[in-house]
Formats: sequence, C-alpha cells, structure tokens
Amino acid sequence: MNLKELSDLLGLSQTTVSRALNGYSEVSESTRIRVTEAARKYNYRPNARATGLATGRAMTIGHVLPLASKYEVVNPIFGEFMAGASQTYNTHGYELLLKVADADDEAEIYKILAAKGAVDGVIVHSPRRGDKRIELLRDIGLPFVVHGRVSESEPVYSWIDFNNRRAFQQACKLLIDLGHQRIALINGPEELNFAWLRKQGYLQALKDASIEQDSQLISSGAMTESYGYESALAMLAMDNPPTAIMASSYIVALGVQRVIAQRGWVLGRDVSVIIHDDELSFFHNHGDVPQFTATRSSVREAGEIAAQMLMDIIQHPERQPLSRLLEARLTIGASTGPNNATDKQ
Amino acid sequence: MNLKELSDLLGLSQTTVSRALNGYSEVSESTRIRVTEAARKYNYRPNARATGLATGRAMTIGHVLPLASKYEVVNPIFGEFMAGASQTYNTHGYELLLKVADADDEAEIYKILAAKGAVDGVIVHSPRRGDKRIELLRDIGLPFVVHGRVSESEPVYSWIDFNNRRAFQQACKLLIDLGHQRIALINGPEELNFAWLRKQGYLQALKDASIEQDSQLISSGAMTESYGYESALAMLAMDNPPTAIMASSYIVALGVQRVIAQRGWVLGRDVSVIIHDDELSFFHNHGDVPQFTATRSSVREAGEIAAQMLMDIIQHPERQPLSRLLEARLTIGASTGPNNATDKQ
DNA sequence: GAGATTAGCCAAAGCGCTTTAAAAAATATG
DNA sequence: CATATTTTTTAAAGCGCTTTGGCTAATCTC
Repeated sequence: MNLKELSDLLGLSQTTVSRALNGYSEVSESTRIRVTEAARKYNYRPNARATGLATGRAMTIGHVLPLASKYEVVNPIFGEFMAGASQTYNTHGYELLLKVADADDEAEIYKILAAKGAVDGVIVHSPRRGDKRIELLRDIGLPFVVHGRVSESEPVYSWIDFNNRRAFQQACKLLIDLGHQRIALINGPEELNFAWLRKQGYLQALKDASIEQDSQLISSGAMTESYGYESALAMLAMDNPPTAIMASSYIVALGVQRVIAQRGWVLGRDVSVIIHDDELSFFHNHGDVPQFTATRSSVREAGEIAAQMLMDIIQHPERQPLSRLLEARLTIGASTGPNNATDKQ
Repeated sequence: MNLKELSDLLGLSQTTVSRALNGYSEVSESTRIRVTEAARKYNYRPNARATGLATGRAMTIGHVLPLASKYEVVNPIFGEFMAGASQTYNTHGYELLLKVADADDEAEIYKILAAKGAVDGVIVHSPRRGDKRIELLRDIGLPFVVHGRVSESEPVYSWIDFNNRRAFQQACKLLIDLGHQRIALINGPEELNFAWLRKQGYLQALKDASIEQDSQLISSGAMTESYGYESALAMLAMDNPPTAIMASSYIVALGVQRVIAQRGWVLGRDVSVIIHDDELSFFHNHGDVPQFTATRSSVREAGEIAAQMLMDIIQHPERQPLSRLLEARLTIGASTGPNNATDKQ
C-alpha cells in the first residue's frame, strides 16, 4: 500500500492525504479522521526511503563501534548504552544504524555515511585523547555527540560524560581514609580518554595525601576478566603488595576477585576493592550491602541523554554545542574495609 | 556532490556515469576509468535513499532485541553477535538497523519496518518456544533468519543455532562419569527455546544414567550474576546439596563461583562447575587449563553466519529455507573434578 | 560497398514521497 | 447578491538515483 493507492481509495489527492497524515492545518478535521482511519485500516506507512529523499533527512542516527582488531573486545557497555539510545530514538521516529569496524577504518566510515546520506548524525564512542574524529566530523559537517570527551578543555563540540576524574579521586580518597597507602589502579586502556581521566583522579588523591605514586601499581589494558586476573596476580605477588585495588570495571574486578579467592582471602578484609559500576543490567550490584563498593553511573541513562542531545542538535543546528557532565555516586559495599595489612604480616 | 553534478562535470549523461560506477558492460573501459577516478576525487557516493527508492531495496537488515521490561537484561551476547553480523554486512554493502524494544511491541515493530520498507530482512533474536513471530514474518513476507529455533521439528524457516541439547547432554554425562550424582542446572529463562533444549539434554543424560531428576536442582531465570549467586546459595544450603553445577553462562557461573569462594571452597575440588561459553571477547576462557570446563560455541561466528544466510535468502527468495546447526566443543578446564563428596562428609 | 551487428552513449520515465503554487469551494462582507 | 476572504483541495515539480528504450557511430559480413 502506497500513497497513490491510498489516496485513490479515498478519492483524495496525494497532497491532501500526505498533509492529513503529517498534521498540517490545511486539512479539514473530517477528512483528517477519514484519512488516518484508512491509513490504520490498510496498515499504510510512508516509505522511509521516499520520505527521506523528499525531505532530505534520513531520520537515522549512526553508532560506530571501534574494534582495535578483528577479535578485539566488544565492551558490554555498548549494548547497554545503545539500549538507552534506541528507546529514545523509538519515541522520536529515529532509527539506529550500527556499524562495528576496525578503529583504523572509522574516519572513512564517517565520510561514507555522510556522503551517501545514510545518517543525520552520529554518536562517537570511545574517544581517545586528542581524537582526530572530532575534527573530521566538524569538517564534514555531520552533527555528532561524543560519549566521553577528548580532553577536559573547552567544549567546542557536544558530549556527555560522567566525571571520571572526580569519581576515581573520591574512590581513592575513601581508600586512603580507610588507612590504605599501597593502592593499585587496574585501569582501562590509557589511550582512551576516560581511562586517562580516571588515572588523573587517582593520582590527585594520592598527591593530596602525600603518597608517592608507584608505577608498578598501575596497569592499563583492555578490560577483560583475565586482564584483571593477571594484573592482580602480579601486583599481589610483589614484595610490597597493594592493600587496595581500584578496578576499572565490574568484569575486571571479577578477575581480581578470582585471585583473592585463590589465595583464600576475603574481599574487604584482606584486600579492599573499589570498582566503577556502569550499572549493566546483567550485574546488579545493589541491595543493602552491595557486593562491591563502587562509583556508579548508569551507562544506559548516558545513552538516553546522548540520543536526546543529538536529536536536539539536528533540529537546531544553529545552537551552541551541548554538554552534560554526570556525577558518579560512591556507594559502600562489602568489598572495602580498613587496612589491616600490618596485623597480617 | 550528486550524480547530476558529477556527470555534468565529466560531460557525460547520468546514465553513463551510473552504469560505469555499477559495473555495467555497456561502458567503454576508458570512460569507466575516467568516471571512477572522478568519483573518488570528488568523494561521490550515490545517495542511499535515492538508490533505495530506485531499486526497491533498502540494503539494510533489521535486528530487534527484545527486552522483557524496560530495565530488563541486555544480554551481552547480543553485542558479540552483532559484531559478527556487522562485519559481514560491511563486506557486502548492507547496513544494520538496530531496535531495542519491549518484547510485547516486537510484532508491531516488524510490521512497521516492513510496511515502511526500512529493511530487506530481519534477524530474530531470542526465540521463545512456539514463537508467533515466525508466523507473522512469513505472513508479512519479510525474509528472516532466526538465531536459535522455536522447536526441534522440521525447519520451515531459516535458522542458525548450536546444538544446545547435545552440548548439555555431553556436559552432564561428563559430570556423571566423574562420579557426580547430584547435578544442578542453573538454566536461562525456560520460555526461551535454547534454555528448554539445554534442559532436555540435561534430563536425557540423567535418564541415561538412571539418575532421578530433582526439581530442586533446576532453576530458571534471567542470566545475571546475582541469579547465579542466589541459585547456588540456595542449592548448596540443601540437606543433600549438589556436587556439580551446570551454569548457563559465564556470567551466571561467576555468581556460583562467588558462593563457592565465600564458603572457602575450591572450584573443581569441592564443587564441579561446567559452563556454556559463548566465547565473549571480554572473557577469555582459554589457555592450557581454562578457568572453567565448558561447552563452547562462538556467538560471534553465529552472527557472521546468520548475516550471510540472510543476505543469501534475500538474493534468492525462491530457494528452500536454510539452516545450520553448529556443534559445541566440550573443553576441560580447572572447574571440574571427580566427586569426592563422601570424603568431605 | 550496402545491409546487418555491435559498441557506446543518452533522454526520459519512474521509484514514493513532500511541498510549492494555484484552483475550487465555502464563508464572510457591505 | 456580487465581491472579497478564507478554507480546503489539487496538479505538478522535485528529491537523486536506476533502468528502459532508442539513437548514433563504428565494425562486421558477404
């Protein structure tokens, strides 16, 4: 069923039917009702490609997920973020176009997407420090919102992020207040800006407490369970091991937890652990006493906000860039406790 | 840059330029070279909506992820599956349209997607037993491939799956051969067909060994860490607790592992655990002795195959439905060992 | 060398919608 | 009641591409 058939059926012109369906005022109420009912009855939906061609808008947002190499990690936060974004698009008539591609091909993909008019805008995932994608997108003139930031300097582009630096600073301070001095950071890949910011927060807290940093207590890598395991294993085998560990994600913390369990230790007694909790739906770190003490920020909510921002930007291209900095909530769970390393020795 | 501008620039007709770019033979080699070079130079890409309108194909595949309720679990396997599918689409010029929606809205979404011509086909995720989506899609006439099956009976539709039943039967048999008699199954939601099949395999193995089934040793639920934890906690607190546990996923097994660690037990010695491993990229259950004994089947590979199948089906609608049943590989890790419950008592 | 083929190119129609400009119908005005 | 105004409807152009059918010039055939 297309517009021509429907309007023939109704004995009206295509113009009138189109207008009735799109809420224009130049249509009498009676015909509008007649049209909308017929549309429902015959399950008529305007052809998306034709509408797009006529209006010049694709009503589609692109999400490009970078993969460092073909078998690299698909971060589980992406699914959650896109679930949030998708539901926002659903209520506004937008579609979500997903691309998973090698990080090296990303710039080219943006260019193609823009040139062929496949999307009205894109969400930029996993920004790296000084990410050249921002410049590229501005050159192309394709609206975009970054999930994260490429630096902390002036926002000449739109982004949504949570305060990674503050969160990790607070978390580290908590550990220091609990008497810990040897605090490890099992961080994400430091070329990604969020990880870099977290490290800054961690270092700041150490500095504020006049604790010297130890590069052996900092690791950086793709956030897998085995990465958490290997890192914790190596660190706890040191002569002067950490008494507390900050883990960049729940998955990483599980690797840490495995080491601790293997040693017959107890989390929060023998070693303290704080994680960053993205509130992934398959991991409920909630309840009276959550499993892990955590800095919390919902990545699904971030997805919702990012989607909303981008739709706003597309609608009002003349406006200034938007930005939104969420604060993480520090919640105490069972995985932290006072430092009693001296007792143990 | 559009076709008209490019052809004016070249002093050729739009027809010739279009044909040169699309590999038609009615173009001399010299002009083809001239055209392709100009296209590259000016970064010309045919407008996707115009091409789609002219050809009647959207060159887009829809993936609809069901969510039981707004804050329900986004299974991490989706990300991995779509990474596989996306990379296959990339090499064939297809786009991936992602929708995340309430399970109740799914049928309606398929109808809309088909009516507005947004996709040429869809991948059906998480099929339930006797899923009515299959019938709907056949009625609509929208090509589709199911990731999983709605039953084990004759394949009147296209699907890709791994042999859930056989995998869990073999896994259960392994545990029985190791002397276990009290074997628990912490299953996924049984309304989903894959979980139902796994249960059948498990029950079959028990039956073959003349072990009576105990409904207290079977649980069914959304595959979160806390679900694994709660289930294992309850089961191990029984008077006659299981000595082995089959976990439906890595995430679930982590919950089980947490209970075991809390008790100060050791995996594979005090309790045996077998998991199903989807080979998610952020969890490497590999190496000489993997952390978990597992039935393994790559969900990313399933995504690649599903995408390939669907593109084939779209290209050749007249053919019979395709199907593909992968076999899982049972690999021995550190989490299983002989039953020595009697020693422990 | 005249007629038949073939190679290479082009004009124009059409895909299904939106939107401009204009016409027709209904209502208001004095 | 004739004219002006507003409301409602329509014809037709255009979005950017593919593809049908046709045309011209070059090549082949005997």
